[in-house]
Formats: sequence, structure tokens, C-alpha cells
Amino acid sequence: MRQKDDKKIAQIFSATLQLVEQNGLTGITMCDISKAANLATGTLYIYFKNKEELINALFVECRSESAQFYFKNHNTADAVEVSFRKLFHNIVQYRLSHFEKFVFLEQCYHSAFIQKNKRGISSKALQPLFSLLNKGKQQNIIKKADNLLLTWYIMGCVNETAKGLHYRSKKMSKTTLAFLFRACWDGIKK
Amino acid sequence: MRQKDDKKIAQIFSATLQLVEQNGLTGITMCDISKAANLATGTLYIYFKNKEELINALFVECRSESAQFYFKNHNTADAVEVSFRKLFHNIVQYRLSHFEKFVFLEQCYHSAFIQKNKRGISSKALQPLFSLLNKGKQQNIIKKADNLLLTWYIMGCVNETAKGLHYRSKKMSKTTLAFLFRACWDGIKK
DNA sequence: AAAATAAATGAATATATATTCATTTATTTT
DNA sequence: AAAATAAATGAATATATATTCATTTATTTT
Repeated sequence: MRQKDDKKIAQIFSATLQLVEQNGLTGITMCDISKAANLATGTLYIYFKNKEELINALFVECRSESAQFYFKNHNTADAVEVSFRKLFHNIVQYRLSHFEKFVFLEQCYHSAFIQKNKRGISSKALQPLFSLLNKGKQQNIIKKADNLLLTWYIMGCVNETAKGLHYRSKKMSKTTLAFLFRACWDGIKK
Repeated sequence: MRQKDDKKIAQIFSATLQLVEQNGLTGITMCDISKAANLATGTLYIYFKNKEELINALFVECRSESAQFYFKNHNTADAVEVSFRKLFHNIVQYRLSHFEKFVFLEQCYHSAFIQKNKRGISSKALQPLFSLLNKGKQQNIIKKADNLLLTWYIMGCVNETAKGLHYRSKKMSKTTLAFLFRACWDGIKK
């Protein structure tokens, strides 16, 4: 018995992300994906039931990967501002170094591929952020708003900036990053 | 000679927006649009050369309409914070009461329909906001960052919140709006 | 080494979709 | 009121795309 090959799934995912970054979710075809992944079209159907399942699987993967990335070096013993700074930089970093995944997720959030109830930010994946926000609120450091609302606020300013820079082919400078962190922290702190 | 009918363009646009809100840009077909607009498919081609032109025309319309909406009641004589509050509320209002247009614009920004250089926030349309930010910087009220960066920051937190609320079928409460304004203002002010 | 097995292939098929075009309809001009 | 004109129609056409399937290939088991 010949085994399925995990590398192929990675190839398929990577090809898909690359194409979505270039042409958006709208333009993407199974034929394009297979070509970009150096596979026959039929092979895609060995690994995924159909296009919808392929997109959904990639969506799930990107979403959990991104959350993991955010909490790199996260340490609950750190002071709130220290923790938040680390986290914030990780979020920015992910947007910049995995722009294709970030864009793919954003496109999915409003596509027919993803069920409505699976869209938007997942509270489960962001549990450590929520705990941090709670801690900040208890210590009277952070504004007493709903965690989701705080999260949308934080993600929003990072997302828009990442996209803005990208579409103008600009890099994130140290000054820009410093401003962005300062503004975001000033926004949520008491 | 029979005249073309401006109402039909409005019908076509409105049908398109409705469909994009429901299924995203990915799912949309000319047949769907014509049905939703109560027109024959061929009629679409009297008003637009093809699908791409239809989408582009709607994109241009939505973008200029949204900018106009933002600056309702804008008065350069107002104090910076007063002006900003008005503007901020208009932006929020537009996202909420024209969610379909907002989502359509967001989808377009990363689709093959719209040329890369036309994507992202247009500085021209946002001139009054830029002037306001400059005034704030001169008066030492607003952080001395690039106008585009400040704009991404402001739009970002509003956009993400509007989407978050929408996908969870929640309304924007007065408290939420008050928090959002406070956070955004604290973020950009010195 | 041969047989068995499932992955991999890519042409063929089925289907969905954009666009065209001959015909009809409504409006305007004469 | 008749003729002229272009909009409007929707079935027909052309094209693009998802999916299937008979055949080949690589790997594993015997």
C-alpha cells in the first residue's frame, strides 16, 4: 500500500496561499492550484473531497497556526504591559511575514466557503490574550471593556496598517512599529 | 431613441451589493445579479461592458460615496476633538448602515477585479481628514505620525469592530461606541 | 521477485458561467 | 399615426471550471 504524503498537503496549501495572495479567493481554480503545486488535478481530490473542503482545511490550519504564533514566548508571569508588548509584536510579525495567510484568512471570513458561524475571531484560540486583558483590568491598567471588543480594536489597527503598507509596497519601519504599539497601548490602557 | 435608465444602474448595483454581502465576491454570477435586479442577463451588458467593469464601477461609486458620507457636517472651524468626534461617528455609522458597501469594498481591495494600484485607502478622498490631522499635530494635540498611518489606525479599529459585531449579529450599543471612540482618540492623541 | 495495493496522472466529462445575438418592446422623432 | 431607434429580452453559444475515472506508477507486503 502506498501512503498518502503529508508533504503534498503542504505543497497544495502553499500553492493555494500563493495564488490567493496574487489573485484573491475569487480567481482561484483547482487547475491553477494543481499546477502551482506541481501535481495533477486529480491528485487534489485524493487529499480533499472537493474545493470547499480544501479551502476549509487551509482556513482551519491558518487560523490555529496564527494563534500559536501570537503566543510565542508568552509568559503569564510577565507584567501586563510587557506581555502585551510581546504579544503585539508577534501579531504584527505574523501579518508581515505571513501576509499571504493573513490575507487568505481575511478573504475567507466573508466567503461562501466558510460557514457564517465559523467566521470572525475565535475566542477559544485567543484565550491567553483574554486572560491577559482580564489581568490588566483587575490591576486597573486596562480599560474595562469586553474582551472581544478590545481584541477587535487591537487586531483592527494592526490589520489595516499591515494591508496599507503592503498595497503601497512599503516596509514596516521601527518608527512605524513604535507608533503603532504606542497608539494601541494608549488606546486600551486606562 | 429609447434612453438608458439610471434607475437600472442603481438596481444592478443594489442587487450586486446584496449578493456580495450574502455570498462574498467569490460566489457572484451575472445571472444571479440580473435575477436579483429583475432584469434579463443581457441587459447587464447594455450598461456594462462585462463583469469586471460592473464591479469596478460599483467599487468607484462606493468608495466616493463612503468618503462623502464621512465628512457630513464637517466644519473646519470646529475644534480638533469636536471635528474628530463627528468624523469618527460618521465612519462608524457608514459601516453599520451600509455594511454591504463596506464589505464589498473590503472584498474588492484584494480581488483580481481591481487593479493593484487602485486598492487601499485613497488619500485624495480623505483630504479633509488629513487636514484635520495636520491641524491637530500643529496644535500638539495629535501624535506626530504620518497621516496615512493615523488613518489606517483609525479605520482599522472601526472596521474590525463593525465586522466582529456583524458576524455575531450584535448591535453597536452606546457603551461600545463610547469605548471605541475613547480608545481611538486616546490612541492618536498626544 | 511477484503480487497486491493505493497513490498519481491527466484526458474526458459534466457543469457552471460569461457573453452574444436574433427578436421583441418601449420610446422618441418625424 | 407611422417610422425609426435603441433598450430589453432570454435562449443559444462559447468558455471556463470542478470533478470523475480508466490507466499508469510507486510502494509495500508476501
